[in-house]
Amino acid sequence: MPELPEAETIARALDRLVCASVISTARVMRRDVVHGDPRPLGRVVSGRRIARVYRRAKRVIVALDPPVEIVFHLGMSGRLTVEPAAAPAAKHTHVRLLDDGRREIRFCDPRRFGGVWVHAGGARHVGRRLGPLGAEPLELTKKGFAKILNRNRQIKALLLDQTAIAGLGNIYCDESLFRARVHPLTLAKDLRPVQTAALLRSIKTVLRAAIKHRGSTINDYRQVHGAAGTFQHSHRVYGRESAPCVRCGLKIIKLTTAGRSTFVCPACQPRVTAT
DNA sequence: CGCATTTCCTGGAGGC
DNA sequence: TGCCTCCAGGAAATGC
Repeated sequence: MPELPEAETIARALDRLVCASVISTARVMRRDVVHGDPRPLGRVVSGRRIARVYRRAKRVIVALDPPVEIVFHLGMSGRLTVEPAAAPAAKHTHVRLLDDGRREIRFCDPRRFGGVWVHAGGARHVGRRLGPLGAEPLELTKKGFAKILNRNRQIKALLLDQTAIAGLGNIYCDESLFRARVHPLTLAKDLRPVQTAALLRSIKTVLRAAIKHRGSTINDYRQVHGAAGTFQHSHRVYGRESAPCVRCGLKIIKLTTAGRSTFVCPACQPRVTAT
């Protein structure tokens, strides 16, 4: 379940590892995970230098020079790793980019909720055919956040909506809502200004802490060298059904909203209704 | 249109 | 051990 912190961790590590190397060939083992430019991937990327690797929302973007962008969406089980080209590839490895150092950037995604989008022509095309993306949560202002929240929709569903705010997934929504003491089913427009401010602060605090811990590993997520993240040890509500709330000791409950498991402390996160 | 719900996919867990 | 069902979730598709 790579969300913003996991994508950021991978992008930073990839940038350090492969920046300035030149892609010699690409191999696509499953064609249906590659989208965008219809030409064979090898033909599009061969001979181009990796200019930088960065993140937008939950996506990891490899920018080449001359300009081509390879956008990786990790979905839920996607991994991006750097391995010696001679090392055996894991099952479900769909795309392999060989560089001039005989290393491979490998995209592996058993559940195939992720994918690769190839855009010749550079950054201005990123996002096209990927759907419109909302604001980066770490760059949001209080005012901008309040504007996004002025809707008649459950706050958690809104936070998960990538066209509203781009980068939060199930884990960091629950963690942020808990820290801000906001019930996930509260209608966004019913949040009081102090709650809106607290929620934005919580979102930023949680995301920054998770990046510092190299992401949360529940099942599939791994860093580029294969190691797990460590932020899962700092989760306060996510995955803690029936365990005592770290703040009040009452049992954490699990409910379902927006088709997602949602963990909440019924005492610390009271529901708010319009006055 | 806006919002809620279903669907896609595989591996791991748990029941028996 | 083996077979079955269920569950995880990002985001597109579908329903209302």
